[in-house]
Amino acid sequence: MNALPDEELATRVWRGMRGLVVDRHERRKEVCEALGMSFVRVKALRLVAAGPLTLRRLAEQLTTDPPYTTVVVADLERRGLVERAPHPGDRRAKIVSITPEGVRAAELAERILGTPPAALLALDPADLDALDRVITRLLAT
Amino acid sequence: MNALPDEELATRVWRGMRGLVVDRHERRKEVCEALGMSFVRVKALRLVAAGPLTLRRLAEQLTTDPPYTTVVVADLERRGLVERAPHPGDRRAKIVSITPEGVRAAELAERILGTPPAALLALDPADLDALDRVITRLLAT
DNA sequence: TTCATTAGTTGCACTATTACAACGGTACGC
DNA sequence: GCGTACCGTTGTAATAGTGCAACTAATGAA
Repeated sequence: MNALPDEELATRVWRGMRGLVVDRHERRKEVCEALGMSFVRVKALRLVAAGPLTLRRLAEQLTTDPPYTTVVVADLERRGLVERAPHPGDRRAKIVSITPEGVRAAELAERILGTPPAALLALDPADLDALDRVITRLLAT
Repeated sequence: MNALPDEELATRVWRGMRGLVVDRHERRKEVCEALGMSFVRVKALRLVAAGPLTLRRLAEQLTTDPPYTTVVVADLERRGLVERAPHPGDRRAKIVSITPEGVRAAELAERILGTPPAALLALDPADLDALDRVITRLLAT
């Protein structure tokens, strides 16, 4: 309950990061337009691109239910970006994996989403380095 | 075209920040559930809470078209969270402003969205300080 | 005044999202 | 083998988001 200075500072930092990423440099629409699909599909595509996974696991990562995940995957499959294969060890399950064309689409998405804003590029090298060090540490958690 | 080390570093930092904010600690669902409304409405509410603005301007900030903005504002008004008043200088325009109840709802949203993740709270004070310094600089741009 | 422009609104159409029920096929403990 | 639990799918339905056309009211320039 006691708002220690550190907690306040962390809050300020968090809101700042959120402001930069979400409020100022949201690229959802851009990437959706570029790939010609809704954002859930982009998200699913990127998850599959990161490595094959079962449909249920994909549903969890998308925080949607299995039925809708089926719809999304079916759509991506129709586009030739992913494919479904039976799970070797469990014939109930299916493995969703990326196709070569899917890799290209996912790379495009990454390129759009991953391009740093001008302010970051213009940052003092020392600051950028400090940022990199701390962010890396945070991600390691 | 030439990928300077700094540009690569900026890209890595940006992707890291995005990963933290968007991929790991997305709070959209949480805040939508808490306020009982869709995310566009939350976004609109927060924008109005930041200061009264014309409906057109709100539409721009939401990156939606005026018709849908009307729908969203009408819904927020029905909930008693915002109100529409004629623009003093331009009788075509309307000013959307927050109500006391809207302020409370917006504060709840801010509290949910603005709560830093555990990893950030657990960060070394020196790192947190460095982060704060650079983020602040970035936001000043 | 006239006319093009702008702000907001209403209505319509279409797609996307989300949840829920139910089903067939499979796995696994008993 | 049996029953239970699980995986993916289909179907249904409700809500949300998006774009477009058309309309009213008001502005402002020629």
